[in-house]
Amino acid sequence: MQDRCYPLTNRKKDEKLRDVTRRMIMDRTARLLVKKGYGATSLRDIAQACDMKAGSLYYHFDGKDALVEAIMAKGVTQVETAVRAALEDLAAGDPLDRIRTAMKVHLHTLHDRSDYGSAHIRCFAHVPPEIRRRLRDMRASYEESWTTLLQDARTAGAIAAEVDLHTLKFAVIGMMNWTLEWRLPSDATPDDIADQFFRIAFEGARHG
Amino acid sequence: MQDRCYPLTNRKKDEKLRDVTRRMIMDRTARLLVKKGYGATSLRDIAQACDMKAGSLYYHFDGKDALVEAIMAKGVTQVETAVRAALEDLAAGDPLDRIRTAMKVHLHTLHDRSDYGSAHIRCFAHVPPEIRRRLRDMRASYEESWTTLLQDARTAGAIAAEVDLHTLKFAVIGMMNWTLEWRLPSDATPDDIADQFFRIAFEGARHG
DNA sequence: TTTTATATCTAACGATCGTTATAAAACTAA
DNA sequence: TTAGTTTTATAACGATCGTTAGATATAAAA
Repeated sequence: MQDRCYPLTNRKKDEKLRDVTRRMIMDRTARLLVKKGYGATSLRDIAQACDMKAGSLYYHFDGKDALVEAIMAKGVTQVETAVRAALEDLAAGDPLDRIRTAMKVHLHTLHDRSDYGSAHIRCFAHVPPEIRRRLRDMRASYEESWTTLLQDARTAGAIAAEVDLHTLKFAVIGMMNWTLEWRLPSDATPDDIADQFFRIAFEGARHG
Repeated sequence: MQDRCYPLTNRKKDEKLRDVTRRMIMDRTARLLVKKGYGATSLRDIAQACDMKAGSLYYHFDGKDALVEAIMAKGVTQVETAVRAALEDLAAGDPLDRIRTAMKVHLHTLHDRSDYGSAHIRCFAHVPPEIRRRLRDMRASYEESWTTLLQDARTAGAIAAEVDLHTLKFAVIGMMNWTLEWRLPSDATPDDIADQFFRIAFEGARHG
């Protein structure tokens, strides 16, 4: 048997060894997906990164597509869960504060939590159609949180009438997700970037 | 010999038949790259879309990577050329007007001109490293146009002091490029979206 | 028409792909 | 230890990949 230091070190209590290995495979596959993309990431690449052989992966997953879908689905739920949890703590807060918080959590989860979110964004367009369809539904569910956020802000009179909420939603999500294409300045935290993005999108780059 | 209606219909004067075929191959390959990604687009897929056989493509291109790089490079130059040309016509104009125009041209070229820009954006992260490095240099050259645009606006006092220009640049480019992930509402033109994006990023969603 | 240049096809090469059936190893519990 | 369960390795399958060399067909020039 091979190296098992990974499963044993960061193991949560009551977590079966089987699940730990599953997560290890997903972690390392996600990194490969971010780096090389869906089509160019082979099961043999994945197996090597996991100190295993390709055939052994089938004990944990039904195949490449099932593995990839599990990772990409987790990418959405991670972000969605984190954002919803943060918003519950601000249930009665100022609508714009809630938006700023959501931006911080979204960016933080994307950059510092794992590679699942990045893998999702990077590979979404090129994954098999059936998988893409299911993932699209998950995305839509998450984006509804943003629709609600922005509608609340409008109701509170915090968003100008001429601004289309649908466009604003995609602008905000777009600028955040595009940060994956950056070489992030080493001194800039996701929090700093979120503050700047909020400043730009809601106060406007123009006003002093 | 197969169908030649494509080359003969939209043929520019003084353009060699050889170049017309090259462009036809690039056009159809770009569409495949957008749809399936770099790794999953095979030379046999490409050949079929061109009514050819895979081996025949080597008469026009040195191989898959050379073909893909030509397409992705053209994706940058198309946008860069269009934006620079539009800005020359506004050489002495208001800095914010110049920015709004650049946004319109960028979005229009991306959505209505061809699939080259989309192919670039979709495949950039997953293309072989040497190609990616060269493309990154071309990107950097184009992004300098935006740095200049924003600096001019700041010099004119049109951008608040607390807004970091580097972050603003990526926010604007990010929200524009992310529109490729949209299902564009059939009634919204790139011009409309650019106006909304400008409104959001520079006036702020908040102000009436 | 004959000759030359241009463009495509054919057929195969070795490599690698996702996947599978089966054997072997490692762990657990008695 | 032994017996049973869980996990991984082995080795191969057919399919497809990018690529190449050489034959074939089309177009242009003589």
